[in-house]
Amino acid sequence: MGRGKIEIKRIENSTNRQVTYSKRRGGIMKKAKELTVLCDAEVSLIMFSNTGKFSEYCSPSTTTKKIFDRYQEVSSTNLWNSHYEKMQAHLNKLKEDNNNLRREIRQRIGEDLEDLEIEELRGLEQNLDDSIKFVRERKYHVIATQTETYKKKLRNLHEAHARLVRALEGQAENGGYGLVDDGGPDYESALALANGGAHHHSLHDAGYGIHDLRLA
Amino acid sequence: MGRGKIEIKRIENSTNRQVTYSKRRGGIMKKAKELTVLCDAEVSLIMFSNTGKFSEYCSPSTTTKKIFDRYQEVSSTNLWNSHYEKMQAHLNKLKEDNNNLRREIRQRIGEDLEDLEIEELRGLEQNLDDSIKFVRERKYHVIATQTETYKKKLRNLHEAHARLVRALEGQAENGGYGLVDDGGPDYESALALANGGAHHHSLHDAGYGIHDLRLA
DNA sequence: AGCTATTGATAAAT
DNA sequence: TATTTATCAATAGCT
Repeated sequence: MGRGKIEIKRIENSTNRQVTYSKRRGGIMKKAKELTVLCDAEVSLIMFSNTGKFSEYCSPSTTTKKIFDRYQEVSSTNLWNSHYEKMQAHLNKLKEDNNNLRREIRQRIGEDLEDLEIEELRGLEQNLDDSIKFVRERKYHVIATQTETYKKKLRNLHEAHARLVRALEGQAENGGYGLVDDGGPDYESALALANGGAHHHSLHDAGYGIHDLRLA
Repeated sequence: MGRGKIEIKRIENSTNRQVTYSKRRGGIMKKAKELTVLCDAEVSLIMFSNTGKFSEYCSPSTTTKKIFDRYQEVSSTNLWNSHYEKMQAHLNKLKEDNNNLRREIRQRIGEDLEDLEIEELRGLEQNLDDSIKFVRERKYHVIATQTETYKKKLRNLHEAHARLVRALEGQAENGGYGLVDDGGPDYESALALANGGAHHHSLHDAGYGIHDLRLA
């Protein structure tokens, strides 16, 4: 069916192969549609070209998934099992990871230490010691930064205040009502912060209470 | 393509429909085979006649199952999901838990502190401080226990030694070769242990190097 | 299930 | 890539 008969064997010329694929893909799809309509059949047609291009046809009365379900009923090959197993394996791996992570946290919290050898205990102690140094360092850094910010704010406030006072003194018309400098709220909170206040925050509030460590 | 043109619509005559189905089924299968061979494609063709008769073609280079797998990869409609939505949800929850746990560990190690507020940092520091106390307590307990054990062993050894000496003195036949008490290896190791030796054990050796904290 | 007139599909050329 | 056209292939109606 063409300008010449062709042998049914792989078309070596890649361009030609692509062209033929396109044309015949259209043809077979048309055939599938016709079969569906003429004979009231259900058809699923899935094609991948050798370049990986994907096309499908599925009878409008159904879905590819339904066809798959019906397929496995008929062919008695269970298509889902391998997926199920993969998922199971993945699930189990995650669970194990999870348990290990929880155990590590529990040990870092000082629980579940019974099984540790003396060397492991020393390692853990040393590690916690190192960790706390990092946390302190960070804490001091944050405090220093925030303190700087508050200092700047304070300075600005004082300047604004001074300017205001000078302006009022310059006018001095309305009999001079006194402006009392009570330090301002910013000043107080800056001091509290720098002095390490807010120690009343519980671990739980701060998000470092022990997490729910029940096994998943 | 026949003795007369036909409209593409359901063939009402049941016999005729069956016959046409048979003929066209053969035709479309042939087309599928040819497409496979000519264009080096992968094709899956599944058909159910309106009487429920099942037929399939699948390129010999693959299997229907593989085509299904590829199909869902490409079409991004995960067909298995409907079967395993619960499992998927569980999986995702585990993944999230996992990430949270890893993050908590990283923070307990002193990493990933950038997002923490000052209160959280204080909480973490306090928590680490408490934890390290538990670990130290446990360490001292283990050391104490082991030291006790070694002491007992030593005592037993000394007694055995003394008995042996007395027995030898009692015999005193072979001119008396001296038994030198060098303290014994047990004694030395017990001392080392109680003094907190083995500080050369790296964290990694003790299993408290950071775990693989990449996201699962 | 075969046959064959006819329509349909498509290989090669554009 | 789309169209054209000469040819081959599929098949509708019949037996």
